[in-house]
Amino acid sequence: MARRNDHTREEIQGMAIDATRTLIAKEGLEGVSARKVAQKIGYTVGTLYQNFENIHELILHANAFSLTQLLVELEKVYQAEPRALPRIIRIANTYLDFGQRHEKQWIAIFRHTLPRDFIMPDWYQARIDALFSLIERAVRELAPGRDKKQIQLASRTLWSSVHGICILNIGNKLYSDNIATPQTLMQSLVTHYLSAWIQEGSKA
Amino acid sequence: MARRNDHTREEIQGMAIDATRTLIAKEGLEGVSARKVAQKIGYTVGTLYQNFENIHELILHANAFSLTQLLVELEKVYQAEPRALPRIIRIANTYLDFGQRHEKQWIAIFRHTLPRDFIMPDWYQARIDALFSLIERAVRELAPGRDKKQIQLASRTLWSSVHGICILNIGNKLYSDNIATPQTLMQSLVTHYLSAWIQEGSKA
DNA sequence: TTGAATGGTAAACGTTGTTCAATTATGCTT
DNA sequence: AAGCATAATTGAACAACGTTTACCATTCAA
Repeated sequence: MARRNDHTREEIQGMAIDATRTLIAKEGLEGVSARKVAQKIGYTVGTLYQNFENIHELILHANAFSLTQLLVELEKVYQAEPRALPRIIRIANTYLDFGQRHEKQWIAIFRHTLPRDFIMPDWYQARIDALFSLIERAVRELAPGRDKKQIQLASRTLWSSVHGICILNIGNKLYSDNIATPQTLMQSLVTHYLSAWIQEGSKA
Repeated sequence: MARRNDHTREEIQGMAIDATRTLIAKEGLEGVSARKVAQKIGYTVGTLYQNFENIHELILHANAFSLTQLLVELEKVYQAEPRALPRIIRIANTYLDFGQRHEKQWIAIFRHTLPRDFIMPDWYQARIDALFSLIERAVRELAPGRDKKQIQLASRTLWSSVHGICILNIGNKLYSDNIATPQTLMQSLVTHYLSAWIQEGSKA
């Protein structure tokens, strides 16, 4: 079944995703183009388009890789810290830190917009869900008494906020007057929000 | 000085910005192109490029318009509500609501990325600053005793978080299981964060 | 009524995503 | 071994993009 360079369909796809990843890491999302990827793996655009529906699917695969990396890091932190509150704080900081360490990849994940008719693949949505469910787990063990709805509300609120800090941190250095580092903001957010949320729960 | 259609330089610029705004409102940021804008105002691309450095400057002007609209709304809410805490809550909700009512424009503001060498114009940065300073004002009057650094930290933390909820609200309907509406998240964030923050201040 | 300056155009360049007819290489069958 | 069917691969083409520039035309100053 193999041809020319003895590359399986799967191998070509893997090579293309790798090439896309390095392109993103070096030049950012804007640096990715079908022709560049094709040239990097020693094929032409035509071949690329027999292995991927379009350029968005390719980028989505590269982004899914980054998301998996992030998930692995967060899961590790989760395992390493048994105490519920420090755990969430560390997870939030790791999230922020990941965005800083892999800035280009991070931006690629959240700035990449797919066309209106593009249906997000299951395997991609699964990563997003895994992320949110990790947070939900962490929040649940922080306040085991709360019912599912409350846990969901708190974890989504918290994580949207954490995400907001990460977003505004990147690119725009809104915090250029050095005192208010993103880490400080993160600390302020998580401790204040959660302390009030826990306190509210102990009243009931 | 006027030519062909008796349009001043300023008039052409205004027309182009208007055309860009309606394009964004109708088709989103991706629907904007130099040729489309030019055609809409009855000129050619060449003329457009004599009035704007590049397409980014044009989009920036359109986005600045939206930002001003937003600012006006927020300022109105600020004036209408004298009580410090309800004021912040209403401002946050208005922020969220604006994003929902003008989704395309909102996305255009925050998804538009300018090239690496592009220096953000002062008149644009001024809008961003005005936004943050409005929040800072509101937070300051919530806790007049705090020093400037603490106010800055809290207002930036709060607003990054508010922004995060708005961001995750748009496009991706992460909250499709209806119970956790963005309004609920917003309420949860602002009340919990601020109550803990105020409490912390009253201790000192 | 000239000459200079400016407004405006149209065509061109290089890039993008995407498609597709033509070609080439392979595996299977005879 | 020869030929055929099938699949992989190519390269050219298309439309649209941002941007530049040589050129034309209109106006103002002299």
